Amino acid sequence: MKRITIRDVAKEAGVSVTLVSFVMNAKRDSSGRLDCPVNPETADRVLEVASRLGYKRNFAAASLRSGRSNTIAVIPNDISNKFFAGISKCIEDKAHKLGYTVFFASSDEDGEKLGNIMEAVIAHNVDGIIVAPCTGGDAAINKVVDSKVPVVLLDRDVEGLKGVGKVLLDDVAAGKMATDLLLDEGFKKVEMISYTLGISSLSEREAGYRQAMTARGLAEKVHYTTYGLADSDVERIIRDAVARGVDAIFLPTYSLSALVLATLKKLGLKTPKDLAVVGFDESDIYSLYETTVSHIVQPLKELGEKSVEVLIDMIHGKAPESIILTPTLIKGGSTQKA
Amino acid sequence: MKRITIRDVAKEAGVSVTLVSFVMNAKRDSSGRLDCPVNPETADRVLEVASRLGYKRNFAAASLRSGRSNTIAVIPNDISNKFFAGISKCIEDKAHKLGYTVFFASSDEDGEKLGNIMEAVIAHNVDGIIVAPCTGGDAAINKVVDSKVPVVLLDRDVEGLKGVGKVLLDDVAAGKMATDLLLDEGFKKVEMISYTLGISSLSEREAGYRQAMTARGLAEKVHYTTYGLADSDVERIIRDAVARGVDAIFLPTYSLSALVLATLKKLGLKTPKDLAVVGFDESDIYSLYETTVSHIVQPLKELGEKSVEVLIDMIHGKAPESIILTPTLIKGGSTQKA
DNA sequence: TTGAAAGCGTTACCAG
DNA sequence: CTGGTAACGCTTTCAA
Repeated sequence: MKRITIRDVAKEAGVSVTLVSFVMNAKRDSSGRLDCPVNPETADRVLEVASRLGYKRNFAAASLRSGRSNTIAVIPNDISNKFFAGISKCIEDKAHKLGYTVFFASSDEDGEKLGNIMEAVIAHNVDGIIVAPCTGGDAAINKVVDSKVPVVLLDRDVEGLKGVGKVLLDDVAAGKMATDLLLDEGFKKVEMISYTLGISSLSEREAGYRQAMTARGLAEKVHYTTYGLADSDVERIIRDAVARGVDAIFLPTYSLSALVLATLKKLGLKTPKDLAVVGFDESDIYSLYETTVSHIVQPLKELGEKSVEVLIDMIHGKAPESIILTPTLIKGGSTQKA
Repeated sequence: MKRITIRDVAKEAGVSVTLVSFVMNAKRDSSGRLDCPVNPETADRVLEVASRLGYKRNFAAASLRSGRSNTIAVIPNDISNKFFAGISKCIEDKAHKLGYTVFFASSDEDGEKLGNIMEAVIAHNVDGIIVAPCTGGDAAINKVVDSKVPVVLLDRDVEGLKGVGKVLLDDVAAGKMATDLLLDEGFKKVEMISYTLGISSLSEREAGYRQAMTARGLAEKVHYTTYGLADSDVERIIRDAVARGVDAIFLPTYSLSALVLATLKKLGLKTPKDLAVVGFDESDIYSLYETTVSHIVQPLKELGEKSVEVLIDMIHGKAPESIILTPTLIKGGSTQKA
């Protein structure tokens, strides 16, 4: 069961390997014609022989020779994360449509691991990388950018990084939107819980919250907890907040939202009566919770597709683009003033 | 910024390319010694030069020459699916630990697309494939198996497929467990909703349900709906079931569980009072729903890790193994008889 | 429109 | 232990 090579096809079709290579790489133009400097009849014969013999291109060989691979790498922090799971699919679909294969690998919010992965994917000759940066990963990203491999930052920005594409959410607007919803409903003591992760998306959502509060002359208060260790912190924060008569709380990530809802339930507290809540990202829990929960939705499909578009444009030599997309607010019962 | 090759390293270190290749491929044994037929001092020098020059192996070249790629492909139906998102991470971690890179691509429950993806990953010289088969994908899988690429079936079995590894859940036990819980609690009219997907996991969960029912001489009833179009069906089914005095219902997938819980909420029905429920897979919603929800949990970590182990053993020439893992039952309020 | 031939960077083989 | 050299299968000049 030897593998069929371009040479086998050439021999069988009675043409040179060059011709076969041309034909196999030719894209069909709009009229369905093969667009390559080959006699159409010859081309048809080659195509027929190739499919009869079951020829499959060997990407390793093509990649070695051409330096390209038609493969892009996507490096989220955590594939199992809800936001990235959704976006990955959009990225994959779009990339396939454009003739690219996608590689996934997660950094687990670990800068060093991100570095290793970056090296690995570059060794695999990927044509470009879509990455959600994590704290401590700047050096790794810089190295890649320096080595001229196109990079698109997704979801999280890195200050002062030149030459990279960016596809981000307008996180300040998201924070403002969420906070304004609460304030418009008449809640006054609005606080926020965030992670100490040091990533742009979180700090900008916080900035949005602060802007909205100060715009109405209200006092801001943000609680911080550590990613992965938030459980006990959050319970303490919620207890304390309710005791201090806090009206409402804004959660800038899905995991915090889920955690807070669970904590409220555990403590026997009701939203919005005891504490109004605005959550982040989409999830079944927002519609299934006792009262439905207001939340900010990111345009996953656009985020995914745009990041692929920007990256592939860069691969084709275009200048890196920066795209900021707008979030949507879904109103639920958790912000309804009695 | 030319790329450093093995040849550059060889020249700089004053040795042959062969030596460099040996050193770069040598694994460190337990005592940290490089295990290869090279003088340790020479090896150290090569290592030093390689890192000083910033040498990175070119995988395309290695793969072309050796036929191996140290890469495996994972093909779930849907990366964004909760079950697979979780399992993907485990697979990735384990594979990395064993020195393999992982490729993801989803089949979207579409046999034809599965075929295309299979071809694509094979063209990329992957050493093996972990796949969750979907209806209509048997032909594609068979072709791969015939071409001697190791394949492990994950989560779903395909009857009569020889020469593949398998890592599955004991789905019959899962169905039985769920049903027995309901019956033990005293529910009698227990029904089930399933998809018309024709995949083994669902039909076995159904078999488990039927066995548990017949074992106690009770009448079985299974409703079917179509994947992706279940919303209206489910509402009708639930309305009808409650009208007929059905006690309890078993949902064999997460998506059905979420849908039924949403429907109950929408119809103003309470679990377990109006209808007891056992769901499937893990999710925040089970703990956040008004009453917590009983559900079957799959051992994600083991499923992921075992599938990698079995696959890599096959890559190393071992015979395909079949592993069946046992689910766990988490009891919640949704099955508590008043 | 066609073909010959030169590599891409590695690993495998064989000889010393 | 070490080194030369031939592939691997493809793309890409360049020339016909």
